[in-house]
Amino acid sequence: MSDRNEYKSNISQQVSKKIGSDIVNGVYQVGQALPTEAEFSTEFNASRTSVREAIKMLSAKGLVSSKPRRGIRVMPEEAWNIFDTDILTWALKGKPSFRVVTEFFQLRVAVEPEAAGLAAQFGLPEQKAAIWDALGRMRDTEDKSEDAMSADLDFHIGILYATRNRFYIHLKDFIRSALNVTIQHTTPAAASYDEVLATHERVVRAIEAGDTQRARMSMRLLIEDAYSLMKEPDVDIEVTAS
Amino acid sequence: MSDRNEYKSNISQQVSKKIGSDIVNGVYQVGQALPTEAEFSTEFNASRTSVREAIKMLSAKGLVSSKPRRGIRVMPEEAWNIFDTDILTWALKGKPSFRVVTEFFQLRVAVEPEAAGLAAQFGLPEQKAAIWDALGRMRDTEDKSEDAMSADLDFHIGILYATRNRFYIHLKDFIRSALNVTIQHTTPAAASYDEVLATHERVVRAIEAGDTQRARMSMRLLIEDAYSLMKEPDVDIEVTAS
DNA sequence: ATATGTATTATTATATTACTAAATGGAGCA
DNA sequence: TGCTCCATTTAGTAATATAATAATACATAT
Repeated sequence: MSDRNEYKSNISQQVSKKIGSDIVNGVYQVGQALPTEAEFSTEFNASRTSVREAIKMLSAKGLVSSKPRRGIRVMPEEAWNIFDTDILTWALKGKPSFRVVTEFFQLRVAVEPEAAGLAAQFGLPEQKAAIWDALGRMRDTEDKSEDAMSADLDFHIGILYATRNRFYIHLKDFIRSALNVTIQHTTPAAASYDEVLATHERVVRAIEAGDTQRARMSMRLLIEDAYSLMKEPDVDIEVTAS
Repeated sequence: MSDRNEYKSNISQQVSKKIGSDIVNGVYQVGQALPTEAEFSTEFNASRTSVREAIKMLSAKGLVSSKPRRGIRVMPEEAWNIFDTDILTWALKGKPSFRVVTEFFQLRVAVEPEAAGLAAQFGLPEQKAAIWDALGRMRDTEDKSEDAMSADLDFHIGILYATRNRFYIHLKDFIRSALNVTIQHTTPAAASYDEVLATHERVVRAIEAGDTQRARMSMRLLIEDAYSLMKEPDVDIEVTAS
């Protein structure tokens, strides 16, 4: 402490982010007592108050609980607010297991087809246009490029917005993480990009036409296709965090 | 301050809960500047530090952001971590609009049928038994009673657990809120309870049999039935919070 | 004159320190 | 076994200093 030459803004957020990602990425075991407030304080050379604020933020996300004499403990995973924007982001730092990828797909296959159906029913013209636009940008970019990835994301998120249902819209962070995770597990050039584009186009066409049923079906196919391209868990070495 | 005769544990959590529910229930408008730290401090007669911790918790949930000179502001709804356990609970205090009820159903109809399908595929015997048990308790209770409600909830949550997918499991808070909200909008005795029980039984049977397809279908019917019993938005007076 | 850029200032959150109180787990003892 | 006491660690308060920001006033240039 007392190294006050430069101002570091939002110390509590920085600390929260650091500890939070460590927890999410398994650096600390569930149930384990973390370092005490005082220890964190010296580790990050921040005041204890800042550390406390950081811990409060993590407890608001269900990651930790703290009690006198018991210390700060990692909560069981079930208590984590797993759809929290930050938690989903932090989780991207680690390499996901095949199990996690499967879990993502299992939820996507529930949510996204229905989202496409709702988009077909309730989507506003400009929202549908945004989906078309994203598809256009997918066409204009190289497969597996940064831009293609971003356009793909916009495509899926655009559909969520077109549902005009706030729960679906909020799942955009989930979808973002799902796509990121997927990328890391797809064998390069597993499918022809043209095929992928065609599949996506079928979805937009159905939405455009207001055909709920077809929108659902084509989206379901899209996702099942993507899942089938996943790397099998060849060995899938579970990198256990030391 | 200085009223230290009795100890109130977890002040920051209490304050956070109070301000949080006010925000969620529309007492403070989005974008509006809340009272300052100092003002909250006197309002709740807590120290400014405690208030700060409370605010940090709310900002961790995406409800507020705070900056020097700008004060504490309510974030746009889109930023709220709407699947957060606390936010969902706090939201139950207010009377939901028909729109919200619809939004709940639109997501339920995506998630729960797929969940039933996964439960049929992957559910462990004891997990399936728990679902049966919940159904049994539904049978033993009066329609619309407290216990029936609780058994119904256990039924749906039991299915989530049987998916053995952590994302689905975490949606239990969402489902809990959805069911609560639904109750408030169903006309009493709209359908025969026997019919409801039969619909539920069809779902468990399919899960028990490991019949993915039938599990999905029967759950979809269950939810669509429930939705059809909703009160039409007769007038649906939007009670604007004063 | 109007627009644009630059200080000044007041306000409000941010951060630190030091101290007190309460809760808890465990050790020691009857 | 159950009770008491103790040490530890979080919970809470208070006082103070610092940094970020919005608004205002002022100056400059076009």
